[in-house]
Amino acid sequence: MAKGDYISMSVVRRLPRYYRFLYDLKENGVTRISSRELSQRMGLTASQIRQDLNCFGGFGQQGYGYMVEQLYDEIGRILGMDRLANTVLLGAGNMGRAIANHMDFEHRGIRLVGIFDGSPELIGTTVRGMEVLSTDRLEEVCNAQKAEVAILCIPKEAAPQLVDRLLKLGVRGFWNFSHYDIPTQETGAVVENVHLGDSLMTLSYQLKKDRIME
Amino acid sequence: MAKGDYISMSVVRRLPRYYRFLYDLKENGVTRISSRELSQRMGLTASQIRQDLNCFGGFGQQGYGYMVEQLYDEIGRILGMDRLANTVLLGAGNMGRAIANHMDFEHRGIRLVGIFDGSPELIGTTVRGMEVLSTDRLEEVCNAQKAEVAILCIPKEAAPQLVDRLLKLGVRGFWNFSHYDIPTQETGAVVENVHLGDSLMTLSYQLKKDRIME
DNA sequence: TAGATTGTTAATCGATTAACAATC
DNA sequence: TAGATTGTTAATCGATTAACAATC
Repeated sequence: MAKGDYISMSVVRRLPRYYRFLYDLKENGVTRISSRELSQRMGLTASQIRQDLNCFGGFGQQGYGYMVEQLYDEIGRILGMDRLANTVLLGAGNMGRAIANHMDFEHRGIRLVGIFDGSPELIGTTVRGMEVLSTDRLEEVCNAQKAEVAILCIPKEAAPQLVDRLLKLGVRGFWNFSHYDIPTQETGAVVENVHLGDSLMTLSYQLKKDRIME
Repeated sequence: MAKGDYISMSVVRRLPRYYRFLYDLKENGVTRISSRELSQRMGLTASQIRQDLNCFGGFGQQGYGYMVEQLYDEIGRILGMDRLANTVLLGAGNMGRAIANHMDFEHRGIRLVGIFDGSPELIGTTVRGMEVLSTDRLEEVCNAQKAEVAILCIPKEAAPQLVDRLLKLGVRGFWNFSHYDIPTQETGAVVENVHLGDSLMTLSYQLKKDRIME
């Protein structure tokens, strides 16, 4: 890293996308790219790319462009991909199991150390090679593994009590698929909400608008 | 609706959240709410709420506030919840099955009319009470059902060819869990991307920052 | 050197917040 | 009527785009 350290959330949310594009370029043997060419591939302005990349210390080369691999590594570091946060997954229903099986956690800075559920039918089953444990054992496992992050794939009603327990156990990051609003101000928790229903409604709005306008 | 019809995307993305809060208020028997009280519950400024709600014709009452149910209904209409878009789901792997089972489609403007997969092990299995069909039958079903929307829970590599077929079939909306960038400019398609990996990396960034700064 | 492309400053655009007159 | 709260305009803030001098 380097530079005047504050990076706005608008920029941060674009970083994973840069990271993906740079990965593909790297895979295709491209070693060097200009902001102009990247902008065309990504559908952004070259100006925005230069502005963004400059937040963490310009290491493009004037007259030349950016080194793909170097840039990829740097963005990975900025996003924290150079370490793994021990993480528990709460809820082994449809969504919890899908997330457990589907995500490439190790390349997203996450190490899964426990999967929990409250329902007797699910406890003892195996998901992604791990035994689903009773939520009764949350304290035991979080303490033993020093869990930092929790993924919440649980119903809204179950959330307040579990979040409270997790916060007491020192969990500071939440990847939240539930519709419960996790308090951040008082707790210092870092929360990333995934509201799939909201996303779908936004699509519906755009469809409707599209139908009316054109 | 009413008013000077253009609503910015920043506002639109807040509407589903208003919708959820208003639903809860309604459920709790609250009939009337002021922008100030709603702002406190939602963690926004009252000014922003008034500004947002005003985009589609002020029907609060000065000195009184907003009628919860009326506002709920209106936002629902704006989001297009008063109709259902016939929708096909492509990919019956972990994520596809979880989405099929987990989402409350009917309350998000979506009617699921077909689930497809390419792999012989999944074809013929039952998901959410529907038979998983071979993607060979995509044309047949989309035509018969006049599908408008497709949900993509497929690998990146499979996407270009399938998206192309869907566009030819008149599908205009895409809820995209794949990492394929669906072309919008040329096709007029409406796309809502869900990049779960990006979301997780953003969480990782915030955790890291949190660790450094405080 | 000449050409290309960055880093960075300035200009523009859009979104949020503040303020207050209108009015229920 | 007096008090409350909206609708709406103006002020501020932040993000994006444009421009260009620095430099590889």
